[in-house]
Amino acid sequence: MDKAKENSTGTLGKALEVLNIVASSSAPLRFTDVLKLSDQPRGTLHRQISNLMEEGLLDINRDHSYGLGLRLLQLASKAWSSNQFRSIAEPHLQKLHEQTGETVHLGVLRGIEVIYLDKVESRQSVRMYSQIGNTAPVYCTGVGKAALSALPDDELNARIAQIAFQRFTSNTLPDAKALLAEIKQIRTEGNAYDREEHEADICCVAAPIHSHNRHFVAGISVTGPVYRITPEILTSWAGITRAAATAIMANMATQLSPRA
Amino acid sequence: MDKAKENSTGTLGKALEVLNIVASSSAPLRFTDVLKLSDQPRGTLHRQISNLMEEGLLDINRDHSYGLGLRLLQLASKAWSSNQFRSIAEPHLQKLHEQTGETVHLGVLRGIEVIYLDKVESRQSVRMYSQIGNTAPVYCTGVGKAALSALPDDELNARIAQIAFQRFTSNTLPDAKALLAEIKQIRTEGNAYDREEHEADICCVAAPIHSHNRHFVAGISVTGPVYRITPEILTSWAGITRAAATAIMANMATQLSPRA
DNA sequence: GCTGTAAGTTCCATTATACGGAACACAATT
DNA sequence: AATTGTGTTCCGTATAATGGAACTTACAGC
Repeated sequence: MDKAKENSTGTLGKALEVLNIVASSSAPLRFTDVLKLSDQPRGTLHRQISNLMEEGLLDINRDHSYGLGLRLLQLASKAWSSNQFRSIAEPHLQKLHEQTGETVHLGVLRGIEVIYLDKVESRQSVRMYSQIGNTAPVYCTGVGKAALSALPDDELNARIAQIAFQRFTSNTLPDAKALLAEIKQIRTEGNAYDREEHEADICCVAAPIHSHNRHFVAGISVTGPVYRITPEILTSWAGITRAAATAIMANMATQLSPRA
Repeated sequence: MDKAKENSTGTLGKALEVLNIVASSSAPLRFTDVLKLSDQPRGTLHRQISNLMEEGLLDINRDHSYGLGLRLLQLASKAWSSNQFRSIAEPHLQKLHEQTGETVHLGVLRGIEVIYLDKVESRQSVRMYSQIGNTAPVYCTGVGKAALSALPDDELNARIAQIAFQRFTSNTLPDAKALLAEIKQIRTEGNAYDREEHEADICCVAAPIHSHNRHFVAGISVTGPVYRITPEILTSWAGITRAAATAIMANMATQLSPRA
């Protein structure tokens, strides 16, 4: 009764399942590889893949391995540029970056993952696609923990129950108990921290953002390398990070509420 | 018999149709707006939208308008970073940028549109998502015309027949005849140009890229403002742009051909 | 070369799934 | 309170997805 939840939205869900299989794999997959990873009969899978290719969501390489299609880029480009929340937050990210000189991230919570929606950094030498659209586990990122802290308790517990904790560094929170304790602290302090919990040498301060009813939760963070950002500096940014988050929420209220 | 082509891949196609409607519209659409734009009954559309939302491909805003979902960013992020062609081309784009000091674009042809896959520019102040994943008409961009020129004649004619020519500037090619004439020239010269045909004050040199069998065609371009790039400078870059394209094709042959 | 095995593709009767009309809620507007 | 417009649910029907099996390639070993 626990794991019987077949969360596939009919045909569409099946199709996305295939996309996910291709997306998740690091090594290129050929037809039979996908077949083994999916639990579908050959004929069925073949048709699904055909459809996905015809729609441009999947591409086939010369070596018969599959890759995600360019149509996704096209759609994502529009998804990003027309995203209301992102455009509201943008100037505040910019300001926060000017105040700190470090990289600023905007991420939203989806399930038990954080999707990075935007990023501002001084030297934009790193490719943006390598960050924007990227996902990271909730429990070991500042943005993730900040977002979690804004959830109502029942939602919070439901989400945490789904997490499979995994150690990335020696500082990674090991289990639900540790995470819950930290959430509690975040709620009283107003800020979340990531102290080398996901990547070594990287730390950040974050603050939660949420909609009226808390169905939508997100977070904003200032990130940098530990050699440059001492714990004191990090905590000194707590206030302005919270302020930025608050400002964003204020703008959301005025710009989204009554009508378009 | 011409327009009777129902190009909807079953259920998936219908779902993407809805996504497209939302993506194409500049103004936010509410349920009824989408209903009017699609030719589906209310109940059906409602279920489709529900499914799309459940899968994270569509989001609903507070004002009941729809927007593309964040799941698309997640998928596109992976599509981009794992794209073989892009990663092969990347160092060559970089080099071409260093040689010219101007913005370098990589775009692939999909149908009668160009999808921009990558971009290198000195000051990356402009947001990358605003370009990467963006689409532009084939007939008024350097990359587009270059890519077209690499197609076999029958394919070329088929594609051109689908184009609805539209004037963006006074230099925009007005019709198929003008386009075909220029394709001919591109084939002999080896380079395509965009001389303020899409946007005023913007010009570029481009060169075609294609796979062995020309099923896959793309283009590379160097772009800049006319006040800085004189026609002489532009033509002086023709050679190195072609060279970059050639180098990319050579790498494709060695890195993609025999096996993974 | 030929044979055998695996990979990839097509076909078609069955059945599950998407369809869509109509009835039902819920706002706003008068 | 009545009315119009907008969004949601239901359920018998018809369509479209299913998946087993047969059919091609491609590629190995002999």
